[in-house]
Amino acid sequence: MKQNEIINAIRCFNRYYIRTIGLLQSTILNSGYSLTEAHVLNVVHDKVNSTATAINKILNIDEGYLSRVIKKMISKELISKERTLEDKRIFAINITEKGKIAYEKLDLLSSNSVDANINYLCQKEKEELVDLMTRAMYLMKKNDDQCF
Amino acid sequence: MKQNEIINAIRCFNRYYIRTIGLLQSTILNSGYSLTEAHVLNVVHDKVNSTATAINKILNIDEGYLSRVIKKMISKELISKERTLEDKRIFAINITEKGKIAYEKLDLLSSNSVDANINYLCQKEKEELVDLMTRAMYLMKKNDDQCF
DNA sequence: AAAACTACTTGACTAAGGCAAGTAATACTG
DNA sequence: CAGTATTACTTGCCTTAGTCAAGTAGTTTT
Repeated sequence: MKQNEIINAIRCFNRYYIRTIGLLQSTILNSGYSLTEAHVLNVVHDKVNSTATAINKILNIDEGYLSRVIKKMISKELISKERTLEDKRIFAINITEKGKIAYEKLDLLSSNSVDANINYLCQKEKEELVDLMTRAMYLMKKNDDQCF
Repeated sequence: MKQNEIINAIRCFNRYYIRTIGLLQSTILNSGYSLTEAHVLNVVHDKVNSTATAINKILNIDEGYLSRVIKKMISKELISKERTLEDKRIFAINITEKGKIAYEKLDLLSSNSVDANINYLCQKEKEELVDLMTRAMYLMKKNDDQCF
């Protein structure tokens, strides 16, 4: 298989995926949260004492914008921010109780959405799809930085 | 495998993919085009005499917004629009010569980006990744509407 | 001929995102 | 240990993306 064939196949997947997963919209599942906010909430939910820099390593967005997103999410009381004692440049970011509720709500919406959209597949196909994605992700994760 | 395990695995892939592919930014590869514009250009490039409705079936965006994107792209002379004779509500949309050049430029940027980001994989792994994606896409495409 | 539907447009917004400059704390270096 | 560089985050200023609802104009349907 030639390099350009490989690249084209990957790009074909990218295009398809972006379109079907609804990434050309900026709000997610009519939840009232933007795609970016949902991802920040996810990251903060998964890790205690996260930081803006750590979040950005995962999300790869403009740091100025992230700063504002964080500020907005604090004003919505979804997350909290506290200066660390060890290094006063750094703020530890954590999810609040209200944030956890929002997370659960989004989590449910998202699960239902995926659920509805794979119900045309039989059990065996669903499991195959999961295997394909898991393996693809594994390959992509071999790279430290970004993929694609 | 339980349904919730399946859903979680798929959502895990979704999150990872969105973040690594850089979909939390709104411009694509510093090209001067938005992600949406690039997709419209792609669709129009691939099909002669497309229509706004047909484009929207593929991209799933707000139709008012699409109308404006089309208008903007016409003003940039990337595409053209002409009322059809058979049905005067419908406009046939086509790519212009200038649009083809823009397409090629984006195409190259995108290919280079993918190229750079899979170079840590060996040939065998690259081919495996392509196979995984192709098969996953096939499964997803069994659904007529959207997936996920 | 009226009602319903399809294809597309417009107005009026809100908010997303980008770029560059700026502050403050910490780490490095001669 | 003073001076410089770097890290972590913030702010200002702006452009564009994207949403929602109402509106126009053709085309079917009944």
